[in-house]
Amino acid sequence: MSIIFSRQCEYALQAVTYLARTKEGEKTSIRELARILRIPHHFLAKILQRLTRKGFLISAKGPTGGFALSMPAKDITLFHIVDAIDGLAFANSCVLGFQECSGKHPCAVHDQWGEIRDALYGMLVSRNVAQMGAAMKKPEYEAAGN
Amino acid sequence: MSIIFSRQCEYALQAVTYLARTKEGEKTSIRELARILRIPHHFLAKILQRLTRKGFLISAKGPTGGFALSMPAKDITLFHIVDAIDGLAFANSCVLGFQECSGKHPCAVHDQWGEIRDALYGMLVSRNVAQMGAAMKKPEYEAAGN
DNA sequence: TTTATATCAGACTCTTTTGTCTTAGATTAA
DNA sequence: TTAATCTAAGACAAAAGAGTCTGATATAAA
Repeated sequence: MSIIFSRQCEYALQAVTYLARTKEGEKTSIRELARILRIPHHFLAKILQRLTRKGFLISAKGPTGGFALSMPAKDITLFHIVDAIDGLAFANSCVLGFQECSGKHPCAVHDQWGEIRDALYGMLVSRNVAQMGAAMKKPEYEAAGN
Repeated sequence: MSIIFSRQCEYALQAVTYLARTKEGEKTSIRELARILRIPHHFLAKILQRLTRKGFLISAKGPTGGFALSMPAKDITLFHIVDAIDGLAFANSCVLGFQECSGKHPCAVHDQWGEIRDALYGMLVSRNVAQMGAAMKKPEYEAAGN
C-alpha cells in the first residue's frame, strides 16, 4: 500500500536513486534495473520514458543502450521526481477531505497538518538524488539488494 | 485526489464530525448526512455500517431511525476512525517504498520521515471528534455548508 | 394492519492504477 | 548485411477503489 506517493512515483525514486550510483557516462538497461529493484519490466519502462521526456534522464537504443541521469545527481531533488510523476496535489488539499477547508475556513487540524506538510515539502526539496544513492551504498544494502 | 487517507476514510471523518454536532440521543439519517456532506448515499451507508460494527456508532431502523455516536464525542479520536477504516499501514512503511528500509537499513529520508510520521500520529491521537465538530460550527462553515 | 421510512446486504458498474503483451524501430557488433 | 539487444509505444488485462442499484428486513406511526 502506498502512503503518500503512488507506486509509480516510488519506483521512479528508486530507479533514479540507483542510477545516481552508477559511474559517469555509464548506461543501465531497463532489464537490469527491473531485476535489481524488483519492478515489473514494462511498467518501469514507461516510468523511465516519462522521466526522460521530462528531461531528467537520457536514453540510448540498441545494445549497450539504456538510461542514465541527464545531469549531476546532486542537482535532482526528490521534489523534482515527485512533481514529475505525481504532481503537487498533496501540498494544497485538506488532509481530511473537507472541500471548504482553507485559511479562512480551517478544519480542526488545518494548522497542524500545515506544519506536517511543510516538513514533508522541506524533506523533498532538501534531499537530492546523490544523497539518496550514497545512503543506499551502505554495506548492509549491498547484501540486501540484488 | 486523496493524500494520505482513502476517500472512504475522509468521508468517515466528515460524517463522524457532523454527528458530534448533534444533540445527545438524536439520530441522523443517511439521507440527511449524504445530502449535507455531499457524499453518495449508498457509499456512505457502507461506511457508517462499518463504523457501527466497529462500535463507534449505533444505528436504528425504521422511521425516526438513523445513526448516532455510541459514546461521548470527546472519547473518539481521529486515530480511532483512521484505524477502523484505513488501518495503520502509514505508520510502518518506508515513504519511498524501499522494502529493505528499516532502522537497521535506513533510506536517505528515513529519519526525517520518521519525525513527520510521528507528528502525523500525534495529530490523530490528540484530536477528538468533539473538537472537530466545534471547529466546524464556526459561522463561516454554516454559510459554506448546507 | 397497513404504509412510509429507515437500515442492511450483496451484486453490479465505472474509473483509476498497476501490470502484461506484442510489435515496431533504432543501434551496435559480428 | 544480419543478428542480437535495446528503447519506444500502444493495446490489453487484472486489481483495487469508488460509486450505483435493487431487494430484503425492521420499525414507528397513522
